[in-house]
Amino acid sequence: MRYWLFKSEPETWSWDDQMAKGDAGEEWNGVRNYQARNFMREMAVGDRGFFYHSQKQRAIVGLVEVCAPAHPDSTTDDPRWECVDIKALIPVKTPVTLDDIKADPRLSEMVLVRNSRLSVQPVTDDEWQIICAAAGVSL
DNA sequence: GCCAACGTTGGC
DNA sequence: GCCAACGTTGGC
Repeated sequence: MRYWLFKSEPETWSWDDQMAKGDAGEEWNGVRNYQARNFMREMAVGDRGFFYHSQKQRAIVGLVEVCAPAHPDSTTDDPRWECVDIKALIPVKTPVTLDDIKADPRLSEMVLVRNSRLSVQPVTDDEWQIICAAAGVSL
């Protein structure tokens, strides 16, 4: 199983919105970036990810699971853009903020730190474990 | 609200 | 195929 991070502006699509969708999940649509799309193509059903709120909050707030593999993005007719579906698993006990992540030298190589603009990104096994511990969650 | 970083577009 | 111009994202 691989791990990922999904970034969203809560004003547009928040963790609460995601949880309201339940097990049905929802398309992670609207991505118009080749790198991010390519990562989604690599995803498999059952892969897990962090749900990150950008902008004001800047924190990981929940855990999600990929529930459908990459398919055409329903919000565009442009065949270049694909997306996966994800569903909320559990909220974190303690949000892990960008400041927290930057303060931990073990997380200094995270894409979130290195390339803050990439909205879908891979997370290593080690990074996953460290952040889950900090967030007070385990699966 | 500003601006740095980055990606995309289009003229040459 | 290069690169200047432009648009967008997201941290600060």
